[in-house]
Amino acid sequence: MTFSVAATAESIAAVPVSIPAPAVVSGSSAATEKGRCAGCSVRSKGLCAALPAEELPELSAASRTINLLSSTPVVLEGAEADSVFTVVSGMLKLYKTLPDGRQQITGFATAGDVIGLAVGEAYAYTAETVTASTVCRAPRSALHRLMERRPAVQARLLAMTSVELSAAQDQILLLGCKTAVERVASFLLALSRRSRPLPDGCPSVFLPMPKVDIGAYLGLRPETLSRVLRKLEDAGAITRLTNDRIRLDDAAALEATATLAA
Amino acid sequence: MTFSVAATAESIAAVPVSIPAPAVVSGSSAATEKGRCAGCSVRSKGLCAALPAEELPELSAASRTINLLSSTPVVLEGAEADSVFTVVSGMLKLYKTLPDGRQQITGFATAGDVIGLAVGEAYAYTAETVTASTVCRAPRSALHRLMERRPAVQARLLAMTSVELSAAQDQILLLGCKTAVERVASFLLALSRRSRPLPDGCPSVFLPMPKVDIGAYLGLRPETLSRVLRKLEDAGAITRLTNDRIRLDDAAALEATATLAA
DNA sequence: AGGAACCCTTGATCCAGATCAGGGCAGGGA
DNA sequence: TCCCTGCCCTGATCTGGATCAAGGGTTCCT
Repeated sequence: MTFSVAATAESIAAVPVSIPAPAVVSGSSAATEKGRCAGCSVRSKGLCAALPAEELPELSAASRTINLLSSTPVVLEGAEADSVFTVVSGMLKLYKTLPDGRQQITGFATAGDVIGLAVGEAYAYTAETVTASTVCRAPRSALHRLMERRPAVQARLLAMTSVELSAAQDQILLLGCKTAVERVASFLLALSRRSRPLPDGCPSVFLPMPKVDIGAYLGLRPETLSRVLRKLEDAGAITRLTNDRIRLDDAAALEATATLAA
Repeated sequence: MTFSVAATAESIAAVPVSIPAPAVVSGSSAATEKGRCAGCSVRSKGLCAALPAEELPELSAASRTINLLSSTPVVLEGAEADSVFTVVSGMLKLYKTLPDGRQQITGFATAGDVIGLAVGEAYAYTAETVTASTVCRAPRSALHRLMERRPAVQARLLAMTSVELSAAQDQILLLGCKTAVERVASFLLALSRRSRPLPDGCPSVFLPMPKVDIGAYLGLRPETLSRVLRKLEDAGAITRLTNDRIRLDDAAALEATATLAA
C-alpha cells in the first residue's frame, strides 16, 4: 500500500541484483505452483497476509514475478489499469505529472506495498523503480474474484487503503502548512520510524532515491533540500554518513523542528 | 466520504435552518423506527446506498440524527473515535492542526459524505460545520457489525475510501506543484463539476465557507485568494455574483490556467 | 586512462506569495 | 438608529524558497 514514507528497503543494498534484460519474468516456471507464493518473502505482508494457505496455488498460477532494473516504469498514469502489483523487494516512486512536465511524487513503495489499484479504468499515477526491484503482477480480475470469495481480503485492502489515505492527509498537511526545514525533519523522522537503528543505537534512514526525487516528494527543489540538510547537519541534528544514509543524532531536536503533529 | 471538493451543498441555502439549541438530537422519537432511514434524503448516497431495505430498522435504531448550527465541531482530532457520521445536509470542513495553530483543511464534506472513519483509536482530523448542518451519528461498532454481515457495505466503504484517496493525491499534486492561479482555477472547476449550471447555461459554484477556509484548503492566504479571484475576474474568466457564488464565464480559459491534469 | 553523464553542493539573485496595514461593507445587538 | 464585529478587499513591503550559475565527485563506458 505505498506507505508514503517507508524504508524497509534496507534489503536492497544487501542483495545486489544483476539482471541481463530490462525485465525478467519468472512465472510458474522453475518454482512449483504452490511453492512460489508459499515461500515468498512478502507472504506475511500486504494483501497476501490476508490469504489463507489454500488460496496459494491459484494465486501462484495467476501471478507472475518480475525483476526490474532501476528507472523502469511499472504502471503509467492514464493507461488501462488491468493489473495490480505487489512489491517484493526494492523501491518504487509513484508520481503524477502535469501537462508541462512538472512532477509530484505522491509516495514511495517498498516490500509488501500494493501498486496499481485504480478507482476507474485508468491508473491514477505512474510507478517507476528507483532501485532494481522485484514486483509480483496479478490481473485485476483475479483480485476482484479473490475479494468476492474472501471478505478478509477485502477487509485487508480496506485497511491498507485507509492507512494510505491517512498518510496522504499527513502529506497534505506537510505540503500546505510546513516550511522547508519542517518538511525535511518530518520526512526523516517518518522514515526512521520504519527502519532499524544503527548498532550504536542512533536511528538512521536509507535514501536510495536521488535528491531530486525526495524534493519532488516534499514539494522542494533539490537545491533547497541540500541546503536544509546542511543546516540540520551544522546544527548537530543529523550526520550524512554516505550519500544515501543519514544518521539522526538528535531525534528530539528534529521532532521539535518538525513542529510535531505529523 | 468527504469528497475533497463537492458542492451539492446548494440545498443549504434553500433550506433555511432555524434551531434553538446548538445541537438538537432527533432519534427514534417522532419518526417510526423504520421510517426514519427509509425516508432519509441520503438513503441512496454514501454508505447507505449499499444497505438492503431489511437493514433499515436496525440502522434506524442504532443511529441518531443531529442538527447543528454553523461553526460547531463534530469530531476532534485526537479524540477517541467511537462514532461515525453521515452528512445529511449542510457542509463541514475537515482539518488538521499543527501545535502552533496552523491549520490545513483537507476537505469539505457535503450530503452523503461519511465523517469520522479512523484507522486507529483516534480521529485523524477535526470536522466542524461551515453552515448549519444535519448529520447522522452511528456507533463505530454498529458499522463494524454491519460490514461483517454485509460484504456489500464493506465494498462500498472501500470504493468510497479509494475515491477519497485519489482526491487526496490530486490535492497533493495541487499543493506540491501548482501556482496560486492554477490552484484556484482547479478548485473552481472541481466544484463546478459537482453543481448544476445556472439557467443561462454557465456553470457556477456555491462557496458558503469563508475565504480564509478556501485559502486553508488550497494552501493560500486569504489575501492571495482575493487577488487571484480579482485577476480571474479582470480576465473575464469568472464573475463574482455574490460573496458566496461565482459564475464561470470561460471554463475553457480556466481549464487552460489550471494546467489541466486535475 | 580518458571522458561523458549524472548527481550533489554551494553561491548569487529573483520573485510569488506571505505579511503588515488600512479601509469598506453587511449583519446583529442594544 | 448607531455601533460593533466579522469578513472581504486592496496596497505596500518583506522573505522563503525558486531559479540561475558553476564547480566537484562518482560511476560507467570507451
